[in-house]
Amino acid sequence: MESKREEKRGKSGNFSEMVRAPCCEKMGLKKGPWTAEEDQVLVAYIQQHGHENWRALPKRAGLLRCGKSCRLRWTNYLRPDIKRGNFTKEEEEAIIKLHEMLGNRWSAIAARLPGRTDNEIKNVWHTHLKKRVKPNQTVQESKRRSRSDVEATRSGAKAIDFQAFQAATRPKLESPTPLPVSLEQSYSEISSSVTISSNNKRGETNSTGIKEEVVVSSAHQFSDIDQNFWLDDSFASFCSSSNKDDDGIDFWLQVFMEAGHLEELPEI
DNA sequence: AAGGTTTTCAACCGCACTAGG
DNA sequence: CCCTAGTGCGGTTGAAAACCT
Repeated sequence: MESKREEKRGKSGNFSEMVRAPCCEKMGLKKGPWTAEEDQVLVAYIQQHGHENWRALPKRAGLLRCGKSCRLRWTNYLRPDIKRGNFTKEEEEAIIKLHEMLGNRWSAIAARLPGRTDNEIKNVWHTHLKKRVKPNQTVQESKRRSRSDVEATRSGAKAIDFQAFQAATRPKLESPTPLPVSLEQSYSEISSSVTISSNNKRGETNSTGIKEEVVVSSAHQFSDIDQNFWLDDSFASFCSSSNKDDDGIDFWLQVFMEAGHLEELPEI
């Protein structure tokens, strides 16, 4: 059956007008649901050779799929670390809270829910959780930075007002902060504490779920952070670093605030 | 049981970014 | 600096399943 999508594509099917033809448009490449055989081939190939080059993978593996399709199938379904089955109440609560903080940044939310994919989370949000959210939260959501804003920040196009940030943080910095550690160590400890706490979800996790664990665990780690982190340009570097800012700074600001290092969220 | 409607979720599309030539 | 390929992400679609009348 010729879908509306095909129809739509047909209308704009003048490839010279397009940046690049959709990868699956190429002759002979299969689309649609994956068969068990295809799954097997893909899994076997990746287990043996890895997936350094998605573009080349299907040809090498002998699959009549485009690389993009293979990547999607692997990341959303075949990856061994994917947790199948229904979302727990804790996971749902965590998604709601993370969505409150991060907006529609599904990959960032997924990064904090081990074993869950962005696609899965997105689906759960649209099918179940969206309905639960209070109306005023949708307003908040619309105010949240769009992806392009985040990307712009990441690429340096939109500068962060760190003076404002530091002004907001200073009152909290008067208290003595012992045990200076290197900044880089601090970063990694924060990150790993998040990962570990998320991975080690205990049975008694309460309704606030993962986020709370993250905050508690991060707050614990913060006591070891060099005080200069809060005062000099280190935090600025932290936020604007393309590697460290993949998930956006909103999350960290929230974490810092809840850890008691910020009175309120600064205007950034 | 049959049909219509709604929900779910895997998969696709296209945009945006980065890296490398 | 520009161009292209490769990749990641969020939005959207539509077939299948579930539910309702």
